[in-house]
Amino acid sequence: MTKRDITHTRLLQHGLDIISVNGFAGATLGGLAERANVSKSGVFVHFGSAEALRLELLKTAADLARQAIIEPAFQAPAGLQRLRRLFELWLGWAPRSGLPGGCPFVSATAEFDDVDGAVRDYVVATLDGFIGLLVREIQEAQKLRELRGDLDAKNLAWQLFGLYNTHHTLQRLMRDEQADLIALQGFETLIQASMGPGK
Amino acid sequence: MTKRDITHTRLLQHGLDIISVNGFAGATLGGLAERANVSKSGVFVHFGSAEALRLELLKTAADLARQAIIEPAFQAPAGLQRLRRLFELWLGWAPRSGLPGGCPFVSATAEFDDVDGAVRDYVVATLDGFIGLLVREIQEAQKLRELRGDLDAKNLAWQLFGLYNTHHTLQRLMRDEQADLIALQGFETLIQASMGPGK
DNA sequence: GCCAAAAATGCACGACCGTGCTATTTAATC
DNA sequence: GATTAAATAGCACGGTCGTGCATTTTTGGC
Repeated sequence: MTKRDITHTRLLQHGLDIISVNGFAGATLGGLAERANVSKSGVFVHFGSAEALRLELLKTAADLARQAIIEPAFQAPAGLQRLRRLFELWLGWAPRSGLPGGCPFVSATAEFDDVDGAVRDYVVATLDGFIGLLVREIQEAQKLRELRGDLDAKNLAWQLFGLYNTHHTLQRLMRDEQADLIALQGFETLIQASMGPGK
Repeated sequence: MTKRDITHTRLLQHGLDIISVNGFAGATLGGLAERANVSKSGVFVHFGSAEALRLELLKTAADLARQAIIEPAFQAPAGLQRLRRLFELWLGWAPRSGLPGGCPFVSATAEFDDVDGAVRDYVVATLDGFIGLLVREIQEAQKLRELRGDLDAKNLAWQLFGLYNTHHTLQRLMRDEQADLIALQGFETLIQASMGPGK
């Protein structure tokens, strides 16, 4: 591992901290340089542009999320068990991965949903991929007769996305101690409504 | 209505447009000045500081939301009917109020959830008030035996908050034409699960 | 229509933004 | 350990940020 990679990795880590607390708009070259005790041009040469820095930070966040959520969840058996594990690991993955603030993808979604560009495209693709993962697991659970066959998998997946946002807002904005409880109960409510004998 | 108020109102309207598309970080004095064809110092003297501008924009957004959601919804009879009306009017209230982009409160939540200050406090208070409104309506529906008496009103209210976020992301980030459909179906799913005979 | 008050402008300021280029330091290779 | 290449620092640039103040324009009351 060359010197370059070491510094590069350290810059990315500090950059993620900034994004987690201050969002992507707060991830500036100068600010990152100061926090990492590097010169501003030193940071610049590592990424080529501010836009590239933000994009790379987002990709790093996606890697972190994969490690924190998807990889461990896939040790559970396919179907409802894995779906539940995915949801549980989804909640609070950011602090569990060492980030000091909120989820970078929640920030990115809000900041770029009306701003075209490479960052937006990457957010869309990543979210699309993750929702697709949930959908496939729901469909697997349907095949296994753990969930009703007539329900809309995409629908349920996006309900879970909503619950994730609920949890995030309760946790970080409202500082509500019941955040975990409400999100997990919400999950069970949805699953209960999706079991039973079918219509 | 004095000249000052006229300009002030115009500035707020343009400011809301900026926030809706670029978030609060994008609402700068210079940018607002250019858009409104006013000098930068002209904008400054109207608000006193950039922080005050953002706070006032947020309050204006809250007023807009009240007019677009709460006022019309309260013409429906209390209980489940009013709750459904509240939810329906909640979805897409921003474009319906003339805003060109997303919901200012979604932006504010993401941008300020880890940043202390007056803006954060106002977001917390406003969201708290709105959730409280939902909770009271749910409880009213419980009294009227439209919803099960044993369910947790706060829980359901936050489920609806999640659905609102789902709708917002589907609409603006994913540009999914099924956004309305999925959100409304989600509402009915939750209500169905909250009716029935009680445990 | 005049005149005081109000509103908006012009200009300047220090700070920070992103981006280049050159110089210097540091690391890897023989 | 000397040499070469890689990595970082220093510095300068135009642009925008928020903020102040003096000046000019506009407005409203008489």
